[in-house]
Amino acid sequence: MSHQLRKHIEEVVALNDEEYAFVLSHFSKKAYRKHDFLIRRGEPVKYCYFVISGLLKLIYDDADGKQHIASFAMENWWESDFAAYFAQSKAQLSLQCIEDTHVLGISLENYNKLAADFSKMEHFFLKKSNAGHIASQKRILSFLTSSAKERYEQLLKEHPSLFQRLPKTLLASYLGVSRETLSRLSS
Amino acid sequence: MSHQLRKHIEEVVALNDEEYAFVLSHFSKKAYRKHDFLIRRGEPVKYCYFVISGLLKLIYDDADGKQHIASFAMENWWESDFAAYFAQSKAQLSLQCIEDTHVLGISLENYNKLAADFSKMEHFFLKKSNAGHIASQKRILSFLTSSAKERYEQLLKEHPSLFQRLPKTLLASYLGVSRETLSRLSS
DNA sequence: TTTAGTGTGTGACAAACATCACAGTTATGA
DNA sequence: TCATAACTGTGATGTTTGTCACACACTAAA
Repeated sequence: MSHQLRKHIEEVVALNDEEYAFVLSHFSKKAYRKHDFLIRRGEPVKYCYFVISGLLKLIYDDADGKQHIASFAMENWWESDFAAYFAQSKAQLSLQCIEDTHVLGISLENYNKLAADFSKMEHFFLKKSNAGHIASQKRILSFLTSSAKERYEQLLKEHPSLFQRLPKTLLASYLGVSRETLSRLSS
Repeated sequence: MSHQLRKHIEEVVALNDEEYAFVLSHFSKKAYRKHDFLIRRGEPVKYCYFVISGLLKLIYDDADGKQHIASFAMENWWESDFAAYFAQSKAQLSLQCIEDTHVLGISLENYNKLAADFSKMEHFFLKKSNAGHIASQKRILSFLTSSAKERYEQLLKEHPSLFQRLPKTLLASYLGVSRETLSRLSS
């Protein structure tokens, strides 16, 4: 259950029972149902979330009312509207459940405390942040260098499970093409 | 001169003279001329660079021989092929001078040492990494939500200096459109 | 069962963008 | 200074993708 966070952290730094209990005390556990919002555009962003189970979408609603998928978050992913979280400003993005979801949330105050009081965790956060940065750059490169069709095939190859778990509309929105175009790509 | 790094770090954490000298001892100073490569595709990535002066482009060469700009790096920016740097693998990207450039380079070994031995710097690196991650996500959103014209206007608004400093071919490549399309957008 | 909502494929057309070709200009180095 | 390369704009044309429209499941709730 919450072993999961421990296991996840221990991929980077080892923890004993006491240390893990200390870490865990900075998080609060929450459960949400399909369609619930964890973060809503325009509201303050209180938490950064570690996903224990379920599936989330991080979305941006544009001026025309269209919805764009900034990213998905599944088991063992960290997600938030990071810009608003770190700046303690209002959310520009929304975070919503695609499936029933369990998460551990950490407030910015606790994030900063934990990093300051326990250098192993500061180290862990740095590793995670660097990895996230690298993943984002990879996605940017895919927009620069690949056609919609190539991005589709790459996603199919790297995350085939998403194609069963998600409606095509959301995949299209993640890839940056219309639903109709995606449908034509798969044939 | 190398005050610049100190000033840059002190935007996040305060340093005394001794601490700064310690930090600086982990870097090596280098000068490059226009067209020189700091990182070449296929070769190991020894350093992460802090740009003191000049201008760099981080580029990806695709299979068709076309060049795509992953990012630019100007004064006070940190740049590398981070994926290859942290994994100590071969570069997939190249880093090349657009203008004569002075940098401070830090090896991964020194980066890790510095972070481990001096928690102020681990804190600094975490802040920088988070900021970089946020900037990347913003760029991803611009690809998802904006047309070429809108991306062009946004870049013009946020970094007008680049339009004097750079040939349009490179700007087009950064925005993900052809040179010709960019030219037609500006009219 | 009916009804409304959601998800999916496909045709017809329009808009955005890439590509190829060419010309004119400005840098740059021998 | 001259020769060459790099940079920029613009027309003609074709490809890719978006938009609108419609049809047909499939699901969930009354």
